[in-house]
Amino acid sequence: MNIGEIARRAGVSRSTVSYALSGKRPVSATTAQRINDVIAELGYRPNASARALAEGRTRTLSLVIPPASRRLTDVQLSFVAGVVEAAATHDLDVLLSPSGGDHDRSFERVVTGRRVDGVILMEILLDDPRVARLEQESLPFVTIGHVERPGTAPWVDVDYAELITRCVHHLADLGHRDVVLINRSDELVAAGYGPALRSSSGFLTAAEQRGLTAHTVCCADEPAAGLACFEEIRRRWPEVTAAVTINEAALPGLQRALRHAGLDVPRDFSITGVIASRLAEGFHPPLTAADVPAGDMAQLAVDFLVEQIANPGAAPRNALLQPAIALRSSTGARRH
Amino acid sequence: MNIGEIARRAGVSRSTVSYALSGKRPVSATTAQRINDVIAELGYRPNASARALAEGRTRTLSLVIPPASRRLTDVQLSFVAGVVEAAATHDLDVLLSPSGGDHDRSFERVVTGRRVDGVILMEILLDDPRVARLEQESLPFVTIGHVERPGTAPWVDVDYAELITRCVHHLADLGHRDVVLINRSDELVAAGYGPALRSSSGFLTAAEQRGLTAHTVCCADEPAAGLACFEEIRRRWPEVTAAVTINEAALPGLQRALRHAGLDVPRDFSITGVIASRLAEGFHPPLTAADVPAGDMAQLAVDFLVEQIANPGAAPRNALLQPAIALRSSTGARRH
DNA sequence: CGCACCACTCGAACCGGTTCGATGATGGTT
DNA sequence: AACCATCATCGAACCGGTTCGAGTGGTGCG
Repeated sequence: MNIGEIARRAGVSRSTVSYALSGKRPVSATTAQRINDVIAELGYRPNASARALAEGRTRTLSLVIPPASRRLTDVQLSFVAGVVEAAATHDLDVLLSPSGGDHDRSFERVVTGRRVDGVILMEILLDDPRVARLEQESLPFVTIGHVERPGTAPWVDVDYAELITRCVHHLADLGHRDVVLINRSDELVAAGYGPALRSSSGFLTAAEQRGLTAHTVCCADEPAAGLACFEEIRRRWPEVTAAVTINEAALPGLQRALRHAGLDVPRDFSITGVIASRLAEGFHPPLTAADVPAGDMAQLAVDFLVEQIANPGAAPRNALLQPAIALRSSTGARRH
Repeated sequence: MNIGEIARRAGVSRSTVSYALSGKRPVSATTAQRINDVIAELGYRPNASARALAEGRTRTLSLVIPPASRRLTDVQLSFVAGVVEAAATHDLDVLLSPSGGDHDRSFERVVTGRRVDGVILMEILLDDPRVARLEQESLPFVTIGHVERPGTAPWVDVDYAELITRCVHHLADLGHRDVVLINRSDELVAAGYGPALRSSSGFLTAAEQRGLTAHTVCCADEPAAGLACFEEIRRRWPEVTAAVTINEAALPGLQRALRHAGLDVPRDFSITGVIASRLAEGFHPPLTAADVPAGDMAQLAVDFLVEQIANPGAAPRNALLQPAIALRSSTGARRH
């Protein structure tokens, strides 16, 4: 069922059908009625490829995700869900493209074949090669997370440095003197993953400012690593009474390690950090933590991108979110 | 950079460039070289929409997921990841389309606009309206899960009835006499969600066969519900000594409830079921369970679909997987 | 009555590829 | 030298939409 067939049956030209559907030029009420009848009868819907070719836009966004093999964290998942949802409000479809590892074929295909109108990058590195690639291709894009020197593209991020700083002050206020940061994995830090680096520097700066003794450890994104990591902390720095973390995947292991060590939270040990609210509430006891507002961020990212696509000349917008720390039950005064 | 520009600079016709790229007709070595040079210099890649229009296929699959608002379970996520991965091996892109609730605009857009070559449906109901819709549109599709009366489409599924039956036998062999099935949510059962219904009937049949007293409960897909659900079980049927479950999302709550009740697994209580291996291993102690081989299923689903697209006349293939129960440490003999 | 204007419709060109039939050059046979 | 097969290439048509400029007929107004 193509537009020519509709036109023939309605006894009009193809262009008239097109105008009747788009409303870009007036069409008499009677012909419009006739066309609509035929369309309703035959169940016509314009061919997306043909329309994309003619209009020069695909009404599709690409969401670039980390390679599927590495399991996505809770926050990442919320981004994906949020982006799909937000795109739907603009009547846009979402193409899922893994990147990194040997999956860059998908990324290249999407970028270079004009397959999408814009790209959403997540898991951004401080100096990310994909950003350069997209700029070179002059394809609109937005990043969730921001590069070291943001340039032409809009971005949305959580202010990790600030939030971690607040966590440290919170712990200092409760009397803690020896604290540790449980960061994301070694590899991510080495690769220049922004949140990990910004958290680390924010943590150390704030601790120094409050005169605390501070340690940082990297921890792979899985429960087993969280367990091992906490045992190492107990061994190396037994005086530590509170931890700050941005590593969601390690939480179950951390919880097991605490129980194993016979430590009660928050009586014997305090925990806080930046964590998806879903996980923070699932912890036992519920975590006092800054929730990453993934849904809001996704919506903002899509909005910024749509804006940039509509008006490529405009100055790129950005947002650095500072969600409040939700006081739950995982932090308490240091015991003497 | 379009094919005409390449042709002009290489001093050949557009068709020659096309043949040089596709290899569908011979091109002399010298002109091929010239064309390749020009392409390398200008970085040309064919426009995906134009190609799709001309070829009549989009090299894209649609993956229909439950509405993004409902959080995806671990198994569902593994499907998504697996499908993306499997599609990449065929050089296909994946369009993510939420369906259900008020998100059916996306589904309709994709189905009816010839936006994709095929569709992968997950979270299939026993009598699913989307299946009828796709059959009517004669768009190739595959289902993960199978409808009551599979017809024209290939499918892949786990044999829930059989696996649950094996779980019951396993528990009966260990001496348990009173068992309970912790199913998925009320709503899913009411909607006619296959795995929930097949698990339930398999469970009851097997229990009767072995002379066990069997109860079943529905439980929403979240930790809090798991906790409440287990407390209800203890209250209503304190004699129950073992549970079978297919509800992954409830596991953390279940675990908390067990600890809260002072029950040791497997000494005081046994747990088994059908669970993603990732979660089964993350449980404490690791769960004896049938792992849903989500990656394999996704790969099979994509392969079947690709086959069906290439050869629409062929009989649809299908696979009913029966992964072995992995013996871990969550089941033990009933104590007297 | 004639003219300008408006509302509506049509045909043709275009988007950027693929594919088919035709054509010209080349070389080998008889 | 005439002929035919083969190979490489070209031009044109097509996929199914959108968009632009150019009619066409009817109306209001001077």
